[in-house]
Amino acid sequence: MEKKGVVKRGAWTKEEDTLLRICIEKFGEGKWHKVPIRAGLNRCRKSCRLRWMNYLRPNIKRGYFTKDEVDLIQRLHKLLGNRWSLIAGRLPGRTANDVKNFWNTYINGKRTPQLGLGESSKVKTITKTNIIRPRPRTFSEGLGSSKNTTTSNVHNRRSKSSSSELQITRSGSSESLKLMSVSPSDENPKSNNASSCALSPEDPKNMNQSSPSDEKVDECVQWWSNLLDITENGGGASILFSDQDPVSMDLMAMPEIGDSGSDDAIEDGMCSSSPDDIWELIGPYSS
DNA sequence: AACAATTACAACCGCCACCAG
DNA sequence: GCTGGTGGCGGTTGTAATTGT
Repeated sequence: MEKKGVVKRGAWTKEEDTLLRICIEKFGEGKWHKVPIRAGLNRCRKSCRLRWMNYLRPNIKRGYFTKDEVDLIQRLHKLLGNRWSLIAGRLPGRTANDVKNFWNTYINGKRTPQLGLGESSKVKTITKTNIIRPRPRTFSEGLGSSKNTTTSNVHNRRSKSSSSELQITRSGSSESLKLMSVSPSDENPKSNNASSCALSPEDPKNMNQSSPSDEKVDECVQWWSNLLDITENGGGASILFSDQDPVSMDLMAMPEIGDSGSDDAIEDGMCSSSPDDIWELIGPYSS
């Protein structure tokens, strides 16, 4: 617990931002209890972390949410509830605080969101022409095991789960919705958005199949596009689960899915879900 | 111009889970 | 197994900026 009345509170100054940024660049993220001392800031660890995570971190996307982002937020919220970090982990450049604020302002508040349009919004708009059919992958071995990775021991942990990825693939007439460990934050593939991903699609170790360099397409775009695709088109689907992925566990715990699949199927890491189930889970977008 | 109401979002707070000792 | 330290989360509040009257 921080010592109230000792540390500075309130809005951050530019000087404080600079000190914090320099500190993080020098020592890296983490060890937040040491950050105030290292940076020479009279702030508590939580305040430093929050400032970095929500404001100073590179590749933070600001400005209006695009329609696609709003769409995805609505779907993921339906799927995950108020688990903003999970939702934000699937929105490149957006923070949990951003998503939470947006939701509370526009969705709960029933206001009309201001959507980013074109260049002025500085937000990439994903169109159907960007769709690249993803290859199925499995969520299996190779998950991080250290304390600070985002994959282990996360069954019931609310946090540390943004590394998991939900991917919908289609094969013939059937579709599968996979949970995998990739980073959706590919607006800038070189970004050090490490807090949201322990595994990266750029890392061959993390992929069960090789990927030619010219096929290093934007995984985020793939995922987005296919999520939009499935929700627009419906169709039969199966859901693959991983017992190491928190979202998988959450989904397995959801009666909508659990009821539609047998226990054996769940134990096998896969259960079938009817088109209506998927539609119910992800939901059609209604603007 | 002045004031009130509303909006947007940064920041704080309390809580929980994990880990090391 | 217990405890303290830590990281991280969601809920809530505070407040500057904007809009309306």
